[in-house]
Amino acid sequence: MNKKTESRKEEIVRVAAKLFKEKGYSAVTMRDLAAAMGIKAASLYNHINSKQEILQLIVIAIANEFTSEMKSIQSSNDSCINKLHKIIQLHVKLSSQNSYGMACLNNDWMHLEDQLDHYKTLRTDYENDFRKILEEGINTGEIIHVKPEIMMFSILTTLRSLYVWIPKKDDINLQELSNTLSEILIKGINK
Amino acid sequence: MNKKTESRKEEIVRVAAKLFKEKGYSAVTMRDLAAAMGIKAASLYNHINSKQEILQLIVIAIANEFTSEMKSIQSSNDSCINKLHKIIQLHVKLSSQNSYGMACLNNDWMHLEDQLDHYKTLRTDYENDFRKILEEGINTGEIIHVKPEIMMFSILTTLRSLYVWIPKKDDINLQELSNTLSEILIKGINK
DNA sequence: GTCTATATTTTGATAGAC
DNA sequence: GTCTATCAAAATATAGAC
Repeated sequence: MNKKTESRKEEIVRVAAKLFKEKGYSAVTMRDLAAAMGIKAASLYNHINSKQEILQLIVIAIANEFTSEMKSIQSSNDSCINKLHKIIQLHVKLSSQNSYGMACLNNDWMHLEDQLDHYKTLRTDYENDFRKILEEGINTGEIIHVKPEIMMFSILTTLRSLYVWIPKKDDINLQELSNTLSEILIKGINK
Repeated sequence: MNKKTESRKEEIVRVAAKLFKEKGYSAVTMRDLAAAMGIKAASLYNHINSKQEILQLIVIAIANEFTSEMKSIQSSNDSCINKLHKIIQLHVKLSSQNSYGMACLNNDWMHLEDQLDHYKTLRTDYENDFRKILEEGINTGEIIHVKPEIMMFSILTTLRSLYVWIPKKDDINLQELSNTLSEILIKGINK
């Protein structure tokens, strides 16, 4: 969204995500957030109902994006290896678009209250879809036969940590990063 | 250390690490910790000086272990690939020995106060040593020629996230886990 | 839409009895 | 070594003026 059309509420959520990434949800106070916005804490409540609402807006929006895109990848006719390439591209895209939000998703989801169960469901579904792609690749012979659980863990934790690393390297072309990651994660590093 | 010889202070640190893993340092109160110990919050202060001291004891101890072991690996005569195998084993070992502490190290280091700079130095040194091993492997032709930074990121984030995953899978033989991880991280998953 | 003022709860930490 | 009682600071959130 264009910054000129960004609402005050959206601005609060964006600034909050940045602070949450640096110190974590619990360690950021409404006064910290207000100071970063250049207003007083009480003024925040004219736009949002609670600190908890901010966290929900950040986390659930991204989780829904992952869910939606995974369903699209899953229903395509690509080979398993190509589905994995697409998943890698998805994580690179969302991590570069919103590295602050990705940090919240990864580190602060457990501080969700009402939406905690909903988030857990989305996350488990995503992992199940990922695992199914690996299992199918093993069955068709595209992928080596090691425990899909360990393979998924290895790949997914790398992708989930991209937010730590992408903002430091914004000079790198994102397509190149996706390609290099695909090479490392899928082909390995052994010569 | 044997539980029978575990001091009350060590017990507090151990229980705190478990709570910190679940909710993060900032979200755990001294009252939470006291309740988990079966005593009142005020009683904790007979054994420790502050909440901050607990965090320091958890994080710095593990960081020192990583530093010490990395120096040992670095000074060995192993090939670069074998040095990587040893690093993987090191992370599996420390993550299985103390998954709660590893979670703190990864998620709560930024809440260190006096020891923050010291921790950052240890972490940067570790990453530099790791990168040097990869660069040497590229030079000698043992390892494919991709940016060592991306390769290190990919491997290290997987290893740093082991704590999430190991306690769920304690039925898995740790040597087998090290071997499978080595296979995935070094040889890749492509057939 | 932001402010001041304030209510209410929670926090880390201390003092002193037992 | 643990307790009760308590402090001082900091937290989320609300009310009402401008």
